[in-house]
Amino acid sequence: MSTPSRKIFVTNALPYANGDIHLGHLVGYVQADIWVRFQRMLGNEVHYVCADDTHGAPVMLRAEKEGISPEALVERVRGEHLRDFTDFGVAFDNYHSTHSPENRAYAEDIYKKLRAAGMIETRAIEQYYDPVKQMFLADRFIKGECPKCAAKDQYGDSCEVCGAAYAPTELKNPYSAVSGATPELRSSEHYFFRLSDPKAVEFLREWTRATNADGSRRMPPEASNKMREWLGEAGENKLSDWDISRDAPYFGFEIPDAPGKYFYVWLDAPIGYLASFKNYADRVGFDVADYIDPVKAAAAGTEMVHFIGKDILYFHALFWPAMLKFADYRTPNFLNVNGFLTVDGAKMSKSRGTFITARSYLEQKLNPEWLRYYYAAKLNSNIEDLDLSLDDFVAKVNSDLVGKFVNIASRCAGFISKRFDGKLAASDAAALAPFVAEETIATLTKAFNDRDYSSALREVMRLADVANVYVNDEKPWELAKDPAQLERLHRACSTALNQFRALTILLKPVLPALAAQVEAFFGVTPFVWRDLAAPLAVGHCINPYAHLMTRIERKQIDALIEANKETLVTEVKTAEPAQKHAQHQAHAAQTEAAQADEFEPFISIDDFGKVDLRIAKIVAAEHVEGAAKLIKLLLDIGEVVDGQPKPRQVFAGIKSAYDPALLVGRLTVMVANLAPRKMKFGMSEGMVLAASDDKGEVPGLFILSPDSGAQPGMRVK
RNA sequence: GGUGAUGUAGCUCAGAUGGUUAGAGCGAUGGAUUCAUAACCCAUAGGUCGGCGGUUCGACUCCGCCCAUCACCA
Repeated sequence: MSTPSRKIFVTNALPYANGDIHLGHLVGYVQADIWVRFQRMLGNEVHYVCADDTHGAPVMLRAEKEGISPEALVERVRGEHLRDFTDFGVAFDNYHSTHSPENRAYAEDIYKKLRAAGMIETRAIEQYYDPVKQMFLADRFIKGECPKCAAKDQYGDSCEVCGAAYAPTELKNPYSAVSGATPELRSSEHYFFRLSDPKAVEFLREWTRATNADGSRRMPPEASNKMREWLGEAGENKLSDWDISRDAPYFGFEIPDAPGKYFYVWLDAPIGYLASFKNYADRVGFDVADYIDPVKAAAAGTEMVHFIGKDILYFHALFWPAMLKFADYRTPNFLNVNGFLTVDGAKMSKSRGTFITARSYLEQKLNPEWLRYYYAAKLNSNIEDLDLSLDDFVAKVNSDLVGKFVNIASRCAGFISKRFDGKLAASDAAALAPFVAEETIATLTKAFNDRDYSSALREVMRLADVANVYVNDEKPWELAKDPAQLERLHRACSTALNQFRALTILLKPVLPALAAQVEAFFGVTPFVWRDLAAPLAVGHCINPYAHLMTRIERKQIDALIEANKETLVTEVKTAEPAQKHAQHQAHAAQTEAAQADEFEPFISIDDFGKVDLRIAKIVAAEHVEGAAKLIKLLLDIGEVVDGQPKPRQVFAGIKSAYDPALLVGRLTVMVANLAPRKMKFGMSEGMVLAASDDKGEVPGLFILSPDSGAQPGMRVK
């Protein structure tokens, strides 16, 4: 190979040590693993590491709940995560932990260098404090009524009902989600990374736009667009300083010279890449400076590549490079960003059983390489969500892998074994040509290198079709009947097996276990990319063929879904607040599950009394132009202004279930003292009560009706 | 509300810088075959390329507006 070999340090986003690996996580890990395996087959030197992200309040609280130390918890979870990755063929060189001496050393070093560079500043901030639990509360641990729409039990950062964003101090009737106590405001000294410093802003503006020395991009175009949005135009300063400290009690690293102050989990999480790498290098025996010192790395020509999910782009494209830059470390060469996973076009859902854990997939005896292939067949370098369409999954794997690919060996190997003592003849050069054509190999090499796996696999499957047509044209089963055609039979089957061998080499980054079986079948050393250039030697002896892969049956998938269905969420919602980490979609899935499955906590009769429910008569109902879900209602609740009846105007989201014409004249129940809310189409002065199944299993929407005799304006209680 | 992405055959997706009859795989239908853990091969049917308008000799491809879905932000 003429090009000098690359030296690449590759990382995957660190999964958080609180929760199982699921099929959504695996998209990014499979994507990175395929890339790493491909680079190695090319002869490049790759160091591929990951770790568990262990710090923060959620881990601390979960450990407390389980009655074990946080250290014990994170060590156990780390083992589970590593086992899941390993079983899916994701082969890290090292799987470390952010709760490690190496990570502490790097975190302190980076912090001290940032401080020396004038990038750290302290200031007091007011924050809610839980007097029972004796801890400061993160936004997600404070709940209360939304200041905008008065919805109950909303988190401290935003309202899930009206979408409003606010500070936790703006919540009405706040309470601690940890203890239930009413929090009190207390002042505390916090440490900030001065991201708003013009130096940092200037650096990031340049860094996110520029390319590497070789002209390659640092991130996908969609990501740099997003950066431009976050950074604003030159002169604008849209970045604010980043709060990197948390008060005790906190599971993490204490900040040097600042007793009782800890590094925020997100400060030391990406540093965990370096820590895992260092831990590995020390074990193997090489110097990490060639990869992480800016001068030495440039001299050695090493690369650093991160694979992350789109939910954590902000941290990796802004905080992380800025931290590294101002602490005098090398910055990343490339951020690969993957989208979320949807299942049958919808968000993963615990109640629907599509929140599928890696472990349950394996327990159902599903082949991990089926999933690796399916993901690869749909992955490209864009930040697009990937849909796991279950029917498509079954069809694609069965058709491509079993019907086309494995079938080639299956239909030819027997002839070679039985008729020719397992020895191969010379191949038909013309038939093998498409598989070894320089142009084809160059195209496929580029596609894999650019992480455009979907187009690579399309090409591989096209070649598999070519091989099947070749066998069909040669008709070995007919040749076998004619002793005069023995030589031709030998050549045809040898050719097809060499075609199959080429396909296996091309698929090996995606299907390493299957490739290993094929290597054993051929009795050869592990395939590398340059093996594509030459077929197996004449006289090479193959082993008896054993079937390489079975088909998926739809009922196996159904069993998997069934196994992942949760009819009741046993964990208390607040015990595991969503934390945006490498836990793709954990948040959405959790709130979805919680909404669907949980009853609200008890309230007092006084609380209930605050809700003014009234019998209302629908005096008018009409569609709202431009609104997909709304019907505009005029509701008579007996109110009179200046001697005239004054009905309330209410926008109700019931268009999908009711025809306005049929609503007029009906009696129903409305909340009369809901704060009026301005909507795009006008003021809404109340709310009509309707029932629906939050889980979405039972369709429909049902407004309430009183028994006959009730009059508009009557109080409901 | 703002920003961005997406919307192409029943399904999952391709379609550089605009150019003759819009592609693949799966599925469907018909045929052929039996070497292959019903796999493979051949053929056929299926799309006004989300909608409306514009630029152009010509647009799936460029521009504007609208609709839907998704994400991020305030």
